[in-house]
Amino acid sequence: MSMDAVFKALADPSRRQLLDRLRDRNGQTLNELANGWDMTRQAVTKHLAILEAANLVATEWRGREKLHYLNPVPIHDIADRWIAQFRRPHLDALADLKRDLESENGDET
Amino acid sequence: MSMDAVFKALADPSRRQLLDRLRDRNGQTLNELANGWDMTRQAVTKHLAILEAANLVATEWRGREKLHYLNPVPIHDIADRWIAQFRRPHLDALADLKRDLESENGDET
DNA sequence: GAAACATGCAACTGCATGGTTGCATATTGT
DNA sequence: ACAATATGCAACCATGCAGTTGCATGTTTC
Repeated sequence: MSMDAVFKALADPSRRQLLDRLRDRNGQTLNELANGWDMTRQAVTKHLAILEAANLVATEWRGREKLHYLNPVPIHDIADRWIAQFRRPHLDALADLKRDLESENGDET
Repeated sequence: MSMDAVFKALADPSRRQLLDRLRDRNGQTLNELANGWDMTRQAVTKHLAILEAANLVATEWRGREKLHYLNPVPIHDIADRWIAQFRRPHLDALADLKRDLESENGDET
């Protein structure tokens, strides 16, 4: 499961907003999700396809309607595998290194 | 501080790898960071500029060398403010809704 | 069966962006 | 002072991608 696809999918604000909408109410149809935008239904379809390819959204057909469900797993995967790594180098480290540099340079030149 | 800039910055695999390198060893120069790629130094400069604009990297000049420091704060911001929201609709919710649908449709059509 | 409804598919457009090349600038070292 | 080193800046190119328009397909309803 490509983590790159998830990052790229999350890079677009419209797509993040789509996920927000699904978080508010899960299982919405295309038409429901396409309402209240300044973009066409087809554009929303494309965004949803990208979210689906990234496994962030699952779909289910009910008759002629396509229902969309939020899948938070990839987001948690990112949080767990990727973000956790950046917890190690503590904020202090940045301050420390900057302080080291300043004393190395000498402020009073 | 635009969260969109952070998402967009993280969307590129090269930039994520740059952050990884800085996580391994903080305070590297441009030349150090530009080594071992199949892209030019100038390309790396551009990536670093984007990371810096997103506040993911802080820079410090030491003479003619530019040192780069990882700033994990925006990543934690994303984790805290954005990802936490997607913890509410539990994984069960997806399964539940799918089950509801199936019983609604009737499997035997 | 025909009209209305929900969605899909394909071609095209414009703009953002990743990457390159070439040259300029500033700092270090001899 | 001069050569080498480290980086910046600008122009340019190619590709990706968000968005549109137009039409096709499948499903419900009367």
